[in-house]
Amino acid sequence: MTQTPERLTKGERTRRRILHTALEIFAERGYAGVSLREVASRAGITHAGLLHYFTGKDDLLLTMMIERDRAEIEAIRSYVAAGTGPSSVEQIIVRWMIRDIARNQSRPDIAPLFVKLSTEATESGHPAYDYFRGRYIRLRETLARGFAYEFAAAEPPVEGRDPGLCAQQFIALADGLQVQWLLDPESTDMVASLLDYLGILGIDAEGWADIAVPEDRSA
Amino acid sequence: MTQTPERLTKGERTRRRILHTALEIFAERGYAGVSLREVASRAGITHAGLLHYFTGKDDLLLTMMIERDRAEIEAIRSYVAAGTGPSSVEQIIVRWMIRDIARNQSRPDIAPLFVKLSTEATESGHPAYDYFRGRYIRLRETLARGFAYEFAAAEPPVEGRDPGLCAQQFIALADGLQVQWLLDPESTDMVASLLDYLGILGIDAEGWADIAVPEDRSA
DNA sequence: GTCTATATTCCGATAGAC
DNA sequence: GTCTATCGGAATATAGAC
Repeated sequence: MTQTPERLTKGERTRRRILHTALEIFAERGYAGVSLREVASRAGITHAGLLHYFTGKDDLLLTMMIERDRAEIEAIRSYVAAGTGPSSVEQIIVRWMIRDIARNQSRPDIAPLFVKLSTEATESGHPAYDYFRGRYIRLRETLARGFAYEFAAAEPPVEGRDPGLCAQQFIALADGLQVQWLLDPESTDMVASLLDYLGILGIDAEGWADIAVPEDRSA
Repeated sequence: MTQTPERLTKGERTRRRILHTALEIFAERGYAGVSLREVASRAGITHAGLLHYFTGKDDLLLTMMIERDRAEIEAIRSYVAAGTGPSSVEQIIVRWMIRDIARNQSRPDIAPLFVKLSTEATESGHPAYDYFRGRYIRLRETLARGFAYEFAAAEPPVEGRDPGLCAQQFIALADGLQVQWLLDPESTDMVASLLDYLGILGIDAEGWADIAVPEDRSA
């Protein structure tokens, strides 16, 4: 399904280059503050050329978000399907998120993007409002199943905690820590803070930031 | 020091009306996506009229943030100074924040403002970057002292927890919950989630959302 | 598939009348 | 203190050449 870059048409390569550039710039400066001209310029074409591939700024944003999500989901599924250990998504999702944040803390990439765009998109009527709403709901559900698994797997098992509430708190913590980290990286160790939270819950998450998962090939 | 509205000059009233309007609009749509013309229009003047009071868009943003902060700080100080109970800021700051979020959850007002602008301001070079950086540092310090107090006052006292780390987590949680709440209010009870977090730490925060504090008169 | 050229709208900011 | 008028620039988007 996923072709190697060498086999792609010139148009498809340009399209991917635009998406990659858009991701970088939106991550740096949000959505409203960025112009198509700037994205096009950094991608090596004019803004009119860019509009050959996307109908407008909104389309570029949503396409980028959706493709990014799909790549991430496929990476998780293929890791699980590889069968080297865990055999379902809920057995790995909490660890995956920890590792994801650890990787982003050492090499900032797309994490700022989601925080900036999600807050910007909270205005109803924003082009990505529905997308983010659905994304948070899905993530919360997946993570809730992950917490239910971790609670049962913990030694001793954790009882009396609501997995859904913990999922909500975990996501909120990850988002909020991102803001503090971007403003003041030296004072904020996101991974340590998240592991500490899991520790409070009764989950021993030692070493979860280092679990080996395949690098995903970004768009 | 603070005059009643009736005694203000016409210019001062206009100035405050502009600040109030700016707060509303920035809270709705962030900074980059808002024009001075729109703020001015909703305040009942032209954008040229607005620029009689502020040197530019950046000035409007920073003045608004700083005055908002000052009003909040003064409200806390005057409550403490009233001497009806707690005699220092650290004895009330955690409860104050809970009540503040409870009030904002029932009557959304300025809470979205800080989440949206702070993420937008994480780009270095943003006009409010330094402001937010300093704000988070100060808030974290104040809240850390608050947690140290609450840990000592808890029954039984909480031991072995780092107040600074808890302050960081509490702020992150509040910010992150705000995003989920704005996207999906029905699924997110911010106050319940924060009280649950305090409960995990060993702090019984029952009823903290209902503590009586004087309404602050907003700008 | 990408360009130039352009239409249209809106931006922040200034000058100066009243 | 607030206005009209306007500047210079940049935005999204379209039309059509190559």
